[in-house]
Amino acid sequence: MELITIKDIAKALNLSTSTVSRALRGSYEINPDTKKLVIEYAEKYNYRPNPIALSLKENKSRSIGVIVPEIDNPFFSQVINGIEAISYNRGYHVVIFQSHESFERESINLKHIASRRVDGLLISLAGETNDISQLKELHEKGMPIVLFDRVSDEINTHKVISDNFEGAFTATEHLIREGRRRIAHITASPYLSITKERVKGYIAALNKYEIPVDKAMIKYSNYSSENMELIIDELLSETNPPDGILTVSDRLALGCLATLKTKNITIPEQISIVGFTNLKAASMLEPALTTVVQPSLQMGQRSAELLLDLIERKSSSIPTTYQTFKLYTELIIRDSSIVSI
Amino acid sequence: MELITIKDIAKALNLSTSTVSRALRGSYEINPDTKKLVIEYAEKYNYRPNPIALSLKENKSRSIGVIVPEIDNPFFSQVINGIEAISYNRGYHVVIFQSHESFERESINLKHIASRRVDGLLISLAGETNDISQLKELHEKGMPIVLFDRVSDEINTHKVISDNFEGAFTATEHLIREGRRRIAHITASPYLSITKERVKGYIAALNKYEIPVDKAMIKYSNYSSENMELIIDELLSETNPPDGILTVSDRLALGCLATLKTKNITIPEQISIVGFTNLKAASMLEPALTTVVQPSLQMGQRSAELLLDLIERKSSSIPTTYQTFKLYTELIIRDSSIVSI
DNA sequence: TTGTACGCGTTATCAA
DNA sequence: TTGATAACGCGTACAA
Repeated sequence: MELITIKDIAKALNLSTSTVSRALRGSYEINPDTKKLVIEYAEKYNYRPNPIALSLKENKSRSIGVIVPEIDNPFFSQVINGIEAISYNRGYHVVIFQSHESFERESINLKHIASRRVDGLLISLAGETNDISQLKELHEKGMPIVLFDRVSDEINTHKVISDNFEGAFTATEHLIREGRRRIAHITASPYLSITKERVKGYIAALNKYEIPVDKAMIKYSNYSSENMELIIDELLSETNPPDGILTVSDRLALGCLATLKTKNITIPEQISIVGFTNLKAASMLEPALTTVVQPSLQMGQRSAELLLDLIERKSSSIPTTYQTFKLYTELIIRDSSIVSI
Repeated sequence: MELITIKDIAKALNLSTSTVSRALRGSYEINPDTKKLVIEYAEKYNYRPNPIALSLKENKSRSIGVIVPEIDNPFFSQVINGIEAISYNRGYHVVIFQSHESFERESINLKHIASRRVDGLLISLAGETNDISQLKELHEKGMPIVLFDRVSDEINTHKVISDNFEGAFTATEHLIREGRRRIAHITASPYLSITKERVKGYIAALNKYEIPVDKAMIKYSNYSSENMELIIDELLSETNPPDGILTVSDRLALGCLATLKTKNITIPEQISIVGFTNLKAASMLEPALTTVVQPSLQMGQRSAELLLDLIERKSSSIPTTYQTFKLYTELIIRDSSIVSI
């Protein structure tokens, strides 16, 4: 990559580097002829300013870091899609990090990011993460941060989430209106904000219809099929087994469906399922899977916009009031033969 | 992000920046006491070397660029997962770009990358791309490049692909052994290497069983459902409609299944389908979908390893022989009640 | 209108 | 053992 520098141009044209710089930068005080000369030479030899030199000079990289639990997860890859779209339009690069749901790995990623190189950070917390002091510290040191989806009350910055309470409430209510009375809830790590909100929504719906809440019906699962099998076995061996299940995330919903199929449980006759998911294709294939679709693309777009605003506002030091933006989920009922709300 | 610099340490400790640098870097000629002093101060104030300054100095960024058609595509997000895993372990950052299957967008991304800031490039070509002169130019200027999945004969560098010929051959053969004789092939952009190889494999399988090849049975599709509907209509309105379909990619396979369902075509009774896919969860749900699973994670890992080797070898200027690495696909037959091979 | 000098943070070279 | 200086590429304040 032997690229030409401003110095090369200056030497070739017998000018000073500053004159070349001015000519390229379109500054005012410059002889039109000189300017033309420089620009033509630059074009001819395909001059590109070295972004790293600029970064060093301006102390900003025009790139943002994104930490997600897993890239290879339809929800997050859609979010990243949205982030990339906005960032691209505003001239920023996107640097990807994965926490793999691990607190330690997230912590290492934060350390990398702390040594700057990115102008801001978008993060969705790992399932293991129970302590966000490192993130707070980074924020207090001045790093613009926006949290999305899996957020924390303990940090005061912009947050973009979907309405998990409402989503879980509506989904549970849908099951109840279908006639289900014994509804299980299989969800993710109990540390996560999304989990807490969804459990609240689930319980609120049960309360509304005066259905007793049974803790044994609430299961926290990781994404392994062994764990799902264990959970399903536990649920089915209850004296009073469930007739409906509310799952969250593509993996849990699909894993649950697949496990039930291997056990020859018919859906929705024996058990009805609602899942939070973004795998529209998959839900097309499985008519029994009513889904709560999350606004993943918008979440990425909104988060990126907010972060870039923060980054660019920072220089003009306008004080910012942090807000939490809640995006709406959408309940899509696949099997209209059963019920509709 | 007011981080401490080497200069700050020097000032605070009444030393020169070079001494501090040496102490931190663990160089030899240094007084143990001074060294200890510096290191302790650095730790206390959480000193981190500025990676951008290092990049400028060493003229390398320790980051690699990745251009994919769409992040939000299970195949590519899995590839990126593999890339990220390897890069992380070897101390490189991953910067993501999307071409959205557009030649123009790919071209703009290449321009960004050409102005260095990344030490190497991993790319899977856009569906529209028919001219890779820009990529070749970049490569000739010294940028280490590895192509994966959607490659081109016109450029001489490492390539990592899956065995698309074999995959399509085996899949087609599977349909033939199931008793299908009129097999359609719905595939992606005709420009793509993967498309060409798959069509070859499909034709080779038909030839082996002396089944005539009918061009009307080969359809090039984009990912829109309108286009899929059109194609299915065309196929079904043939005097001799297909009794089997070979699709490629998750979207085409799922789109095809969904469209057939809306037309009340039963699967596999009326039409049997084989799809290249990575949506294992989705294929779990649809027993009729026999799939050719592509080694996406390995593809990402292998590509990243090769690229990083190229980057690090470059400095020692060992001549490199470029190779094409072919990874094996795996045929997974979901509906064992029909046939097995 | 153009050139000189400096600084961004770091390391390597050379002198002390 | 340590310090001063140059260099990476760029932009800009200041001098000419």
